[in-house]
Parts: sequence; structure tokens; C-alpha cells
Amino acid sequence: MAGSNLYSGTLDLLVLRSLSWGALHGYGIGQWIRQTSQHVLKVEEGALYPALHRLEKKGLLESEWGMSEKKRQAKFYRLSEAGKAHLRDETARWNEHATAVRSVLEASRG
Amino acid sequence: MAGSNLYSGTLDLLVLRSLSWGALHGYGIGQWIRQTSQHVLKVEEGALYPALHRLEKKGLLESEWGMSEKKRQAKFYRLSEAGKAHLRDETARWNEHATAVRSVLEASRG
DNA sequence: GCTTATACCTTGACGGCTTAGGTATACATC
DNA sequence: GATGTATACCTAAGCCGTCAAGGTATAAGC
Repeated sequence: MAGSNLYSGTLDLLVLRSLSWGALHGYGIGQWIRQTSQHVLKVEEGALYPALHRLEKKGLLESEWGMSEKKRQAKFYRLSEAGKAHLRDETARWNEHATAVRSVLEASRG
Repeated sequence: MAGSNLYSGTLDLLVLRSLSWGALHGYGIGQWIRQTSQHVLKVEEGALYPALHRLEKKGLLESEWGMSEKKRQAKFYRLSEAGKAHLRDETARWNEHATAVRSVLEASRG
């Protein structure tokens, strides 16, 4: 299910989206998603970090160690070209899916 | 992920919704969702039947054997009172989630 | 008699998510 | 100087939903 939180499958999309204007480190990605969604989307760390590794392994993200604003070591991620393309495709797929679900939820008996 | 198909977690909601005007049998539920979503949502049988059993076990659905329009044995499902309440709650939850995802996808860098 | 559509079901593998841990550093507070 | 909080990374075990791929059986059409 998704415990109290997520409808799964959207995390990758949200992560890719968070990087569309430039690099962020993992912890920052989680915070950005949470804030931007008005704390509706929680982004557990146990889901986030594996997702980042997965996406990097697929070649959709590239990473580099650096220093955070708070002066701590942090791994910064940025979209690869493949990642940008994937973000476009997945966004379209999500919109199509969400539209389909909505049409079912709002359907009158056909 | 969801192979080629689903963002998971929505199937229960779609099933409950399909029963909101009255009983349907399992096979019909799958067809109704597929048609109503313009064939965007596929509903594999290997996901559908376990979902029905799960929902019945939770007390959200009640079932009864009968005859289909095509004159074959079929198990008809209908919403229990708990199921109706769950449908309302989950619909609200889905709307909240979809809104949150959309707000992230459309956000300008905050 | 054969195929197609209807209608039900189960099993195995896969994989994402949650829960629950763990490490380490910077900074503020007591 | 000790303690706590926020930052920042990570992993492992288990749960559970989905997919792929099988299976059974009946009605109708050719």
C-alpha cells in the first residue's frame, strides 16, 4: 500500500523534477519536495537514498561530492541528458495517469 | 516502478469506485476501469483478483455468486458501509496527493 | 470441432517503500 | 565541556502490491 504516505512510483519523478534547475544534494532534495508539496509528500530517507543510487545507476543522474551551505560534506546530484529526457517522458506519463484516474473517479456510470 | 503500467496504490481506489453505483463482478470491474480510463489503465487480472480478496478480507467489499449477463457464473461484489466510507476517504487522499505532485511538477524554484 | 470471449483463480519473482537502525559533523545551549 | 539538535549520509529486514505466466471452465460463433 503505502503506509500512511505515498502512492508509490512517483518518487523518481519528484526527484528528477527537483533537479531541473540545477544541482542539489540528497538531503536538500527531500526537503525541497516536502516544502514544495506543503508537507503532503514526506520522502522517507530510506526511500530517498536508494532512489538516488538507482537513478544514478541508470545514468539519469550524475553526482559529485561538495560542501553544503551549512558547511558539511554533501553529495550533489544533477540531471544527465538522459535524465532530462526521462523527466519529460515521465511527467507526460504521470499527467496521463492522473487524468485517467480522475476520469474514473469522476465518471458517471457508463 | 510499475513496469509499463501503473503507479501503484491506486488500484484499490479504482475498484471501490467502480462499485459506487452497485454490484459488479470481478471481470466487469476490470473492463469498466479500462474503458472509463480510455484504455490508459490496464488492470492485470493477477493484480485485480488479489485486490478483490484483500478488500473483502478487510470488510470493505461483500461478495455473492450469481449469473452474469453472458449467462456465466460470476462473483458479484458490492461496497459495504465501511467500503463506502473508505472510498470517500481514499478519494480525498488521492486528490490531495495528486494536487501535491502537480504542485511539485509545476513549481518554480522556491 | 475449434476458436474466442467470458470468468475465475494461483504462484513466483521483482522491486519499491517503511521501519529501524547506524555514522559523523556543525552549532547552539546549558 | 557536555549535551542536544539539525544536517547529511547510509544500509538491512520485512512487508506487500504488481507483473508475468501459468491454469480451469463454460458459452457462443464459425
